[in-house]
Amino acid sequence: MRPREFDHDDVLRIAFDQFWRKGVRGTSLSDIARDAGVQRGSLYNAFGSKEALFLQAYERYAGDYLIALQKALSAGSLRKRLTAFLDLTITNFRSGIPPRGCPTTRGLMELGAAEGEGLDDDARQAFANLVSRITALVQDTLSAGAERGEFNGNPAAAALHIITVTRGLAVLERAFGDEPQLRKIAAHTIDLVLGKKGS
Amino acid sequence: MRPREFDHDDVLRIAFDQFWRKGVRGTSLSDIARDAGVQRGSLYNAFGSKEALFLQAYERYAGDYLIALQKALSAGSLRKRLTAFLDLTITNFRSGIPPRGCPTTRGLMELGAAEGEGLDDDARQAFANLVSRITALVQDTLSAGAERGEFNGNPAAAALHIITVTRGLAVLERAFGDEPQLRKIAAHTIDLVLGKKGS
DNA sequence: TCATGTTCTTGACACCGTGTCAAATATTTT
DNA sequence: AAAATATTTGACACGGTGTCAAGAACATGA
Repeated sequence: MRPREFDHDDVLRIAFDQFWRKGVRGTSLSDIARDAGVQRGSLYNAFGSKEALFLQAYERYAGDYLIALQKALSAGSLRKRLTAFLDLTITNFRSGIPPRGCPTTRGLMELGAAEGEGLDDDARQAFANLVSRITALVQDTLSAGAERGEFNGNPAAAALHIITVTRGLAVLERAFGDEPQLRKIAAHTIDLVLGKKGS
Repeated sequence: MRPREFDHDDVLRIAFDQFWRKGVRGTSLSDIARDAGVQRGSLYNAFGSKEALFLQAYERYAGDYLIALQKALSAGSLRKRLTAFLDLTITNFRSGIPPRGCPTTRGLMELGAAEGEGLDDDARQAFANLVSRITALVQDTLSAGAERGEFNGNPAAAALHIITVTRGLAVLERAFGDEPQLRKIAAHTIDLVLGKKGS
């Protein structure tokens, strides 16, 4: 066996970085290969296809992201948790990969827009999976809040609502890029779900 | 002047149909040319580029769509109007072009996902424009409702919230394709904005 | 040490999509 | 009828994805 001349995870990180910044469509395997100091053919050998490479990079991201969201959802009052959750959400698709920042551009895989615009059903599935898991996190938080009397409503419906807003924010971000407006919408959403702040 | 051998508007309709069904990325000018019985080069001559063609087709769609939304927003009680609005929204990105149905696939330009995944800033702008105009329609409806005592809240904030949900629904639709769930979210949103139905 | 097998790498190739261009073509105008 | 003008047509360049065969690097067993 000849050993691989590059690090699998390094490539995944480099690839995701590019996908995030320039979009899946806008990133070619040549770009990634150049950045990673690897031959394009080697990428095909190691990952099979651009899409498969994207999927692996995406799964990696999804894992990190979920952990960060969970952390945001586990501090203080229910209102604080939801605020932190929405803050992180907005920050995330405004800035880049959760851990290391990537300042300028906004990603789009948060939209699940991959499918139809270049990727197939697996990417859609992966995205759906992430959304489901985030929804479960929020619902659990709401349920716990309900037990503590911080919320009286349907946790499942409210969680779904919040997730929907979350995804909508991603779209608006791409359309307008107006962060203050996004934060207003987020605050308004929390008020709607939990009741106005001053009541 | 040699006269054009095809109808400008026919091509626009055919093109949008394909973009809607297969995505912008998934549709080549060859596809459109074949469908329209036109030479590919003629399309470049007439429209300049794939993107320009898309933009024209999109503007056409946006106009029709806005009219349909406005109609939905102008019948009956405020709750009925918003319900009709969300119904049309869901139906729209579930079925196809508003007037003539296109049953199977779901479009994605409703996401403004165009940018980054193949299209540039003009497409983003066009999308942002559509969203703005829809927001204005909803806000006007809410304001009118407020004057009639059917709503007491901030019309601007509520409209923005509804539009955000709307865009989020588009994302969820693409992720899950679960229409009943979408309608539940929509109903829940109306309850949040107007107050629960039975109160 | 050397041969062998396995895996990775490398470069060439086919294919498709976008976009450009010049030559040919069809009308209208003079 | 000739000129002017816009459209059509086919060839071309370019870049991206994906495939393949041949070469290269290592592990193992003799």
